[in-house]
Amino acid sequence: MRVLIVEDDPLHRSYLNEAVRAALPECETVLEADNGLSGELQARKLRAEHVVMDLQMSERNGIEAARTIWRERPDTKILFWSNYSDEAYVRGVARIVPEGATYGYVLKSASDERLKLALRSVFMESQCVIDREVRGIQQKNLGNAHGLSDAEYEILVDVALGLTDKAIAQRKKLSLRSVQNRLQQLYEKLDVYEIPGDGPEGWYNLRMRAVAVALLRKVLNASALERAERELRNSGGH
Amino acid sequence: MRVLIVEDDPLHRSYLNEAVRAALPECETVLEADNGLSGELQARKLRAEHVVMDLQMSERNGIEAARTIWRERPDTKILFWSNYSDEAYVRGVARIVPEGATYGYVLKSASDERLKLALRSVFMESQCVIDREVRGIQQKNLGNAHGLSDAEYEILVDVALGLTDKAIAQRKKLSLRSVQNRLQQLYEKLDVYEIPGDGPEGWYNLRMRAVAVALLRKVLNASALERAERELRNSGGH
DNA sequence: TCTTGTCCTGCGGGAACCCGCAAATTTTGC
DNA sequence: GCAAAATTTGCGGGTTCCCGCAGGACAAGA
Repeated sequence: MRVLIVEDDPLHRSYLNEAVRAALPECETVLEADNGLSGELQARKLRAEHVVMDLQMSERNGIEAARTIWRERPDTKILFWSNYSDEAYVRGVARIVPEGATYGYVLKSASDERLKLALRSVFMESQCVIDREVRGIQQKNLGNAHGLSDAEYEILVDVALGLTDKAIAQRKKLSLRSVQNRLQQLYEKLDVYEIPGDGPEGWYNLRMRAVAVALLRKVLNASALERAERELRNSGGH
Repeated sequence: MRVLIVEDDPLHRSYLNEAVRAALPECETVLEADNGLSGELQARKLRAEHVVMDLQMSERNGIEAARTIWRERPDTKILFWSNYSDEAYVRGVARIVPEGATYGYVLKSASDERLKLALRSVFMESQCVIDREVRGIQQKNLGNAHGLSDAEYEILVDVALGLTDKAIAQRKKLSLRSVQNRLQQLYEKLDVYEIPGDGPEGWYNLRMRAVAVALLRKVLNASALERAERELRNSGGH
């Protein structure tokens, strides 16, 4: 059994290394990569079936690396180990998990015990282990009281990239008006109309405000934007 | 001599602790705080004159903590120790450094040697030590080829918060047209007109696109937005 | 003093945005 | 198969944004 660790922070990497050795005595080799890109390459070259992956790395972030790894070997077991439980990350991971794949998501703030337990559960028992906090965020979005639907989230991303309504309509193959409808739903769900402080109604540019609120609530974050921007450029702009 | 470490990651905190003890044998006590708020409190209570400060912490980030510490004791020596050299951070730090204060800015990716050297230089020699990479970003903004002026940056932040042109005009005590002028400068400097891919001119909502580009280039980041949002709410919205 | 440069300001218009209303269409549940 | 519910689409208008043009205010320099 071999485990690949993908993590850019040296301290965290060596901590992980130790944790893996302690939790999985049956593990022969522990490999390391210090960014997403080299993580992909190593996983491919060494046929690693067990990966511990940090999110947010330079070069290529954990979500993208995981996606290509899973594309090549959907049965790879991946344990995500992240500082934050931003909705954007949670959503990003959920989007790329293949049918029936086993994975885990634990926060760096978790205790040693939790980490080791997760390592054993995911790698040995093929059991998914999602941190309680992360799980909470997942739930909130399905029980769509305030959470955004996928459709709404996609529109949000397009808006955040700076596309016009017309451009979005074309990308999404919708009429102009439909895009605007979805935008209005978005505005409601993000409480864009709630005005901090006083002043007349017209203090906010709604489309911009929606994105600001999404960023403040971590529904969106920089790495989600980067991903979307890259996709946009690849798809040639239309 | 006492040193206060403000850092939320336990691994990094203990690493720092060791580094401080190694670099500064004359140091009697090393204190620790695990978020910005308790950092402020400890600094006040213990009259720490030497602080190592992480940026981006929950509760209160390093820049805000440093500001209140410096407000109370402008001669405090602060060494910022950060993962990133986002322009937003660099600018945020520069904005709060008091006249003649001594501080440092080193990246977490720096070697042990660099860190220890910086510790000695800042705390013992009262000499400012700014990481080469960070310095580069500072320069770029003064030699205003592409860098944003402070005026432009402020407008950018207001736009990113979602304020309308009119609201910004009122906040900044300018005419509507002046705000729009500044916006146009912003659009130029951020290359908002450069279109990835093909398509007619009108693919982008310029105001939104400008913010997107700023985020992608790290001219803005989430914590800068949070700060601005808090200021906005405190100032009652006008 | 007279340029020259930079910044602020007002005017005007074309484009984009925001959204109420109502009809057409698709999806859902039974 | 049908009715209810949700989604999509078009129309029309009020508002905001984007920006070219041009006239003023103020400072620096010949």
